Amino acid sequence: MILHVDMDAFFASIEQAINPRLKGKPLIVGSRNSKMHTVVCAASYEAKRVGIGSGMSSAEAFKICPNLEFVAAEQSKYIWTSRQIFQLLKEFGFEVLYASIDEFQIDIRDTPNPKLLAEEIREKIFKEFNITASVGIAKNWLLAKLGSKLNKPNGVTVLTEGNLEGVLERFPAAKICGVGKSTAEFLDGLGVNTCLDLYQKSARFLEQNLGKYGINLYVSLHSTDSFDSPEVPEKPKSVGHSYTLPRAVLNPQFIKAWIRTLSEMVAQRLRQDNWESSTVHLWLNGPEIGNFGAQKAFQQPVNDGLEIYQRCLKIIAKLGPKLPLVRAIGVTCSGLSKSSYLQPLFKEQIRRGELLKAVDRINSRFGDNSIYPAVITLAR
DNA sequence: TCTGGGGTCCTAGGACCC
DNA sequence: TCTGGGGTCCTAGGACCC
Repeated sequence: MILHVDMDAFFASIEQAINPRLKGKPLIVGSRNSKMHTVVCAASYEAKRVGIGSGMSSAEAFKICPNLEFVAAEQSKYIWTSRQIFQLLKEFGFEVLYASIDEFQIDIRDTPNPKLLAEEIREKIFKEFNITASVGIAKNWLLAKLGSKLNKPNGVTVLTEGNLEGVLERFPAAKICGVGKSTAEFLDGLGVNTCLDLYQKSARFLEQNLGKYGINLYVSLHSTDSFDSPEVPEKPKSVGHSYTLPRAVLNPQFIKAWIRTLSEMVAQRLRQDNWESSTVHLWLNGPEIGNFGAQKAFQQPVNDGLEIYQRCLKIIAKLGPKLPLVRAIGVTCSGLSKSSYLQPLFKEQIRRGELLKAVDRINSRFGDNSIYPAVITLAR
């Protein structure tokens, strides 16, 4: 059996636990600090009750509920809490998997009373952090995760051989993790509407209609292996940052300054964990070009913001000599490897490496952006 | 005033090598 | 002169998740 823990309105609940004034009030956590120009990252249950949900634009949320409380997301708080919860769960003595910032999976074997265990876990989390969690229990991680969503907030769902089909029948297939909008529409056309319909389809049917994804889906739905779950990635595949401007902009100096800024942010994170990257992806969005994304692989892996920026400029050259109107910009690095400890050959490279180390030290001691390349001040 | 930002996995076509 | 087949890497883009 797998026990899946899913925190209720995680970010919003943490903010309410920290600040009692926010308790019992409709609250949204925005992904950035401009009340009207962001989207809902998390909504408290008081806000959810009036129809506000994650992904909604904050402007829309305020239209529904003008006296909404607003807090800008502060990732470090949530990461810290998440780690504490992970430690707490390990104390129960089972193998625990970190599934995402607000989800955990526990291999509870053949624990005689899983429901009781679920209550103990929820109680302990509440006692320690003053926030609630919902739990799903089933024979595999996908069904357990589904279960955790069926009785939210602050609930437990146990899916057994006895009640499984009866429960699956009551929910649309899109409830299942991995079945998004387009897959759900496609399945609808095949007469597969409920979770039960999907559950009862053969591996062959799913493969024929959904390809490789169909096989994975079948295996995940029916498996009884302990953790047949997405393995915890031991290393990231990519590191990126993006930024949406308040409005579309034509000024090339400004756009380039933002590309440089994002390149520096990515590079700093790469250096922090000793990665370097061989492939740079640049993404631009604008009214004329829609989404333009291009990537390029290079021989030499790097983690210097200036170098990443210069590689971005090579990619941008594909768009011709003039830059288009730009609304959003993204820089992502992939093809990650541990940076080598070989001493560079040229004096210039050694000096550059020393410079970056010094910059990183200053920023970690005095705070991010204590020191940065002057050119990025043009991005304002 | 009007939709963020961080990711993963998969597919399919082209280039290139043996 | 015409023709197979296997494999890898790169690139663009779609779908999905939190």
